[in-house]
Amino acid sequence: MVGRPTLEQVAAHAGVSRATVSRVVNGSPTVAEPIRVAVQRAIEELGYVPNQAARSLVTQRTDSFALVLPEWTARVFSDDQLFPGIIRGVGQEMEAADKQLVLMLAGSAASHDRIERYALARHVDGVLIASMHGADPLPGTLARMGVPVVCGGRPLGRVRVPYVDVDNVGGARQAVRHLLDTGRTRIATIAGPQDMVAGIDRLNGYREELRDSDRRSIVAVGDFTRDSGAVAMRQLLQDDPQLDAVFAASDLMAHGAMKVLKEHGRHVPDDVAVVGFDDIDLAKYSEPSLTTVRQPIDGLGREMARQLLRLAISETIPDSVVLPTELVIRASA
Amino acid sequence: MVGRPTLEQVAAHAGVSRATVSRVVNGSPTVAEPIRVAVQRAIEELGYVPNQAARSLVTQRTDSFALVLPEWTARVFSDDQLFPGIIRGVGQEMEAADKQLVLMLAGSAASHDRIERYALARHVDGVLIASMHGADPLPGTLARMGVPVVCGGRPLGRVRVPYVDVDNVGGARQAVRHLLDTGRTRIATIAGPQDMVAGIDRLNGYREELRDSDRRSIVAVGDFTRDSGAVAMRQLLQDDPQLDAVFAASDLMAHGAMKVLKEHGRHVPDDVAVVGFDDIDLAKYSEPSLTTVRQPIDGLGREMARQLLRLAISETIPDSVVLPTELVIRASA
DNA sequence: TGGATCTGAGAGAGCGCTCTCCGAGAGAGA
DNA sequence: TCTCTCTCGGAGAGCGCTCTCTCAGATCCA
Repeated sequence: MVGRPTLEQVAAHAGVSRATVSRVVNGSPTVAEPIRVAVQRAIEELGYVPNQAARSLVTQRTDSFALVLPEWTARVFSDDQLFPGIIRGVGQEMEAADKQLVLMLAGSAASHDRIERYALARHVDGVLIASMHGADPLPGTLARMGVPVVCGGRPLGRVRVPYVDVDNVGGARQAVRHLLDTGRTRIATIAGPQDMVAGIDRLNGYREELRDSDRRSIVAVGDFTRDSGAVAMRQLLQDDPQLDAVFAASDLMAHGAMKVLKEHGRHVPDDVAVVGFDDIDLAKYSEPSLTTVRQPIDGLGREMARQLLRLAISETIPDSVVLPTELVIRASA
Repeated sequence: MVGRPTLEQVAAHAGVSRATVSRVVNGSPTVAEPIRVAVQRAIEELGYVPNQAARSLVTQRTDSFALVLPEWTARVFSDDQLFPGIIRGVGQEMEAADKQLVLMLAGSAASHDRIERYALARHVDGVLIASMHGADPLPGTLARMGVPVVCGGRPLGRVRVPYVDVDNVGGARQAVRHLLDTGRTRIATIAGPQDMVAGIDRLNGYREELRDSDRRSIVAVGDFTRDSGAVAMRQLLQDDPQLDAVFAASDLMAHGAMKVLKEHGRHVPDDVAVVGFDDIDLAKYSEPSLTTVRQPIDGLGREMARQLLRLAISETIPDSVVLPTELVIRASA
């Protein structure tokens, strides 16, 4: 269809002025009932839908928000359900507020620039940035240009951008504490990538809890993927064949680790206890089922969206919101 | 920042007219080099970014496309990697074409209407619809209104909307053929939901191949999830305790089924061979590793995007594109 | 009954951009 | 030197909408 009807045409059809149609469309209360009905009918008959571009040109709003996922190679599309969970949480909240969600995948080199231009072109009313690597300059840049920004995961570096995060340190401490409480003495960890805050904080939690009880830390670093968990586990077994527990910073790494432990003839949990982090579906289905730290991943997305929506209407929001994590005890530890 | 610079201001700053700045921004060749450079500098100095709303108001294009995922409860956010794969494929292609991807989650009741309005408001230049349930009216409606639409997965019903799909029938036939070739005689299937084309076609493939070799079909229906696979497997064991092979229409269902088989003391593959469909990461990591039908899920997304981009510039595209599937033989069959 | 008050609809000015003319000036041919 | 063509920048008209003004007519009180 070429000629979609305009306000003008609806007005002509209903025998009123453009302004009146606009009032009806935007639900202004100062329109007399009979006229409102007539306009409504004209809109229906012509199948009129307001042109968003024209509208946002004058209102300076677009009613849509971007969600930036700055990596997509390693994690976004593995089966750890992290990003899908965030997308779902954000999506729910946006839908409830009748806003649109624009997903932006920042994988390639040029994409930072692309995203910046996109936001500055007033394509969206605000930006959510999830799970950054290192001290990403993007949130700071956007915030400085006056674009409402909320981060998922505490941003590294000294940018002051509001963020929502889960309690990674606390979750890791709970996991290690559980291992200590159940009599484990040589507790290793498979840490996440050390350029991501989730990786850093979970390792910190592990270290803090061990230090508090005077144990030695045994560390290998992975990148949250199953394969990296397997590699790290092999290394740990070499470093300390006597280890009797492993805290993995992701369920996927725990899964990879358990496979390696099995290959090396170690029984889980009798010989080696394993605790993961995330509580993805797989945790229930792995053999043995996985004790893990549950993080409210949908909740993270929802909270990010809620904060951003408030920020976009110039409300004051807290610098940070930290959501609690919870240890789920199953068979592996 | 409140006052973002406009074309007008850049023009004033560079000492030229609005039209000239517009020419430079849009790369028109009829601008003399020195003027181009001067304008470029002014743009840089002022940090000018063209306002998208104003631009699309006149060009009638937005350079963004919507990807509609019409379900999000069961599949979108389980760990079957299907939707992430599509998102990634579409995203890559869109990024290469310098277009934006708008993700729309159609879960709630009102969302069909919302999506329709969104597309008709010319918010996007075209719409991709992935994995519909039943005979969804959405693609037909949009297409009728002149919105370029491409479906992922053959649409049910008699709408004539171009689509891209994988060869579900062929894949299922390959799987069953492999089971027959390896001497299995009582081959059951755990079918997918029968209101989705992937569920229907995979069951059809199974039936066709069995019929061609005069075997009886043994069917239970799941919904592609792990839990439903487990339930279906229990039912199949009750229906026919002698079965020696199972073709599951998704890897997740195969995973659930294998767990149940183990619980019932059946060894995979010695007692019962299992073949899945999808080839998700988990297939390599399950115990035993899963023989499955690989579908080019990224390729599906990419192809959908490619077709839509062509359609949006009024090129003629084929009614359908079907991508090949391939049997990957591992330990479970 | 006259004027003050209120209600509700129309007129019109943009929002920031693109794009079609148009015309000024330069270069070229006679 | 004069005109004809050609190049390149400017003027200006919208794109479809919102929103402030403004004013006509209804309502009300003295």
